[in-house]
Amino acid sequence: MGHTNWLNEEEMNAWIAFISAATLVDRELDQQLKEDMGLSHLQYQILMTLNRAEAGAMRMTELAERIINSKSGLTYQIGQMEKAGLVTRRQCEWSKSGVLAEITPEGRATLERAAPGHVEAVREILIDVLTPEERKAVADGLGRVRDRIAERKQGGTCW
Amino acid sequence: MGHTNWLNEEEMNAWIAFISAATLVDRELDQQLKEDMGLSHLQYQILMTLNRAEAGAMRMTELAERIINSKSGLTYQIGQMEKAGLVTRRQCEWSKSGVLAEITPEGRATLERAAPGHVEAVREILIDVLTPEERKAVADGLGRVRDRIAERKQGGTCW
DNA sequence: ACAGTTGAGTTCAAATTTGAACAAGCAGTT
DNA sequence: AACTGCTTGTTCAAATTTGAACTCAACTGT
Repeated sequence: MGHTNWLNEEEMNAWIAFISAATLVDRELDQQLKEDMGLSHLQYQILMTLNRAEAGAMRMTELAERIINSKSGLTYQIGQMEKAGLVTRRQCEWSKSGVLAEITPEGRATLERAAPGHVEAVREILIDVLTPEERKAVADGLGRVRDRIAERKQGGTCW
Repeated sequence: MGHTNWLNEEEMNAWIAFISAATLVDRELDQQLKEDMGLSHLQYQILMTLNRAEAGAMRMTELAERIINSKSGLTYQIGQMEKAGLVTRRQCEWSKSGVLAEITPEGRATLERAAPGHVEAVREILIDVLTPEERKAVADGLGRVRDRIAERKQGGTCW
């Protein structure tokens, strides 16, 4: 091979729209959450994920993968949130090397207070701006994109 | 007002797919660029933007807005890239307080060397994973999302 | 039981990002 | 010219993120 298969205009539009919307949406939500509740978007996602998890607890690594953050980054954030009383660390019962992050009652309360404003912002910024068809395309297409990237990190069909 | 209009499943799918794809894609591209060329995605975008700009130069503020980065963050990055010889700083002719960032020949050369691999990655990770219809939906829908957010920072119909 | 590997979390220093405070320049008024 | 208010870009300290090195625990095969 050799010659690059450049993006045509149609593809370029999709690319540019995606990348800039991604950055802007994230930034916007981060600000909304920080102003309203003093939470970063990352922290909100952590609370959210733990809250849904069974028993409100989850292994560090699994959490890191889910939230998409490096392991050390998660260690740091959980440390911060622990100081703030939103989560606790607890040893994993069946594995002495494992650590469970668990959401505290205060964490749940904070989440409940933050959720309405957050959801409203998500609607205003993204969801309600898309038509139902676009939403479906986003869910399907970007869902596939997500899965493909997640896969390649796994079985790593590295050729 | 009062009761929160929660996301239904269809909306939630779109939201989750969007946010995780956004994070993953960005991370993936960042790594590809860093491995191949020692550039961060941000730096690539800066080079790209300057390269397209007239005379290969642009005001700091405009560049920051375009790339979506805080002003101080841009100052830092341009500093790094200046050290690396990829860009230069030059005073704006008509405004003594203005500064122009300008891409150097070496910057252009770097960009040219980086582009093929980057485009290929963008295809593999995002573009080629989407159907043409999905690409159109992404371009239109997320384009609208981007514009709305950009607008609100402007005229700020803050009610 | 014992080396050899792999996996889970943490630690640490370095790189980056953020936001507030600042120094200057520009424009409009008086 | 002096005064006021905005815009530019930088500086600085604090917060966060990253990646590599490290510590233990768990698993493998002998």
